[in-house]
Amino acid sequence: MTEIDDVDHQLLRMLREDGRRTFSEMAPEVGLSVAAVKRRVDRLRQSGVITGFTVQVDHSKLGWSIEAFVELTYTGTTPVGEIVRTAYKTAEVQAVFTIAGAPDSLVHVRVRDIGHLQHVIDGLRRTGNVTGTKTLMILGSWTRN
Amino acid sequence: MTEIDDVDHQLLRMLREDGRRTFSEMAPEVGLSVAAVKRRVDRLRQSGVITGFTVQVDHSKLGWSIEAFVELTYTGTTPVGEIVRTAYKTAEVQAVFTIAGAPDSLVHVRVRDIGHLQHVIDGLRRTGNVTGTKTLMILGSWTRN
DNA sequence: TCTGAAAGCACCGCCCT
DNA sequence: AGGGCGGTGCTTTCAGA
Repeated sequence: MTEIDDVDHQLLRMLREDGRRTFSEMAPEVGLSVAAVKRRVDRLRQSGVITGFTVQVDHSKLGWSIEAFVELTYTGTTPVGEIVRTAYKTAEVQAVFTIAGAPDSLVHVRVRDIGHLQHVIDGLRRTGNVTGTKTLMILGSWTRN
Repeated sequence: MTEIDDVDHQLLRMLREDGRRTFSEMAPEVGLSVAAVKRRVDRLRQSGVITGFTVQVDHSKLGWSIEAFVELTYTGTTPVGEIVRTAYKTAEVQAVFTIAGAPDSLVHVRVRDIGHLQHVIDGLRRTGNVTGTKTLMILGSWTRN
């Protein structure tokens, strides 16, 4: 576990709000020089606390307006790696969570319409040794910054 | 729904991999000038396809090593806004999904240890008119870039 | 570890095609 | 819509405290 001080937390919070915020903009806010801020952010990347930067996309604006979680249960012999591998080959799968207990995994999917969802679920059913699925249709979502 | 061409998709893919990639770095890859790339990204922000940029953090490196989904069910009279509001006031809540059917919502939480998880779940139980919870402990996860 | 300065680059607005 | 230029600001490195 990496030790982080208050200034680092401030920097992380600012970068969570806007990952393209400049060092020269953040420097006066944390009361350090631009070079010091850069050194800290570089260090956070080096130590693996910051794993990267990314863009946030509104997929509904691109026509992918339906989201769902699919709970999957497998036969007892199915290895975890297999579960993830079969799921992420599917382009519509956004994330895969392996779970302790029942269900065995939770798959976040994003699709264009209901027919498309049906197709993706059918695909998930066919892969691995799926013994059951339950689909949770997402009506709305909120994510912390 | 916004119309997007292949170059825009390329730009989005590159920015998903690294949200701080520069226009001058992307321009030769898509075969356009720097100015043209900037105009396209500006247009994607303007049209709402790009909602922002953010940093990706490895929370386990900071000691928040346990993740779980909590399925919540409410009394029939609980409005959706109430569900989300009570959940996101809790700092440990990363995301809230409102669901069609049962359960009524799915809450993604991140905590330091099991005792902490217990505390957060107790808090969720107390808020609103929760009639039941089910906790899915996350063993591993994979997210598409 | 921080600051400050200098050199290199990217960004951004403007004009032109 | 894309290309190119010039001014401005940011980034990056290095010396010094």
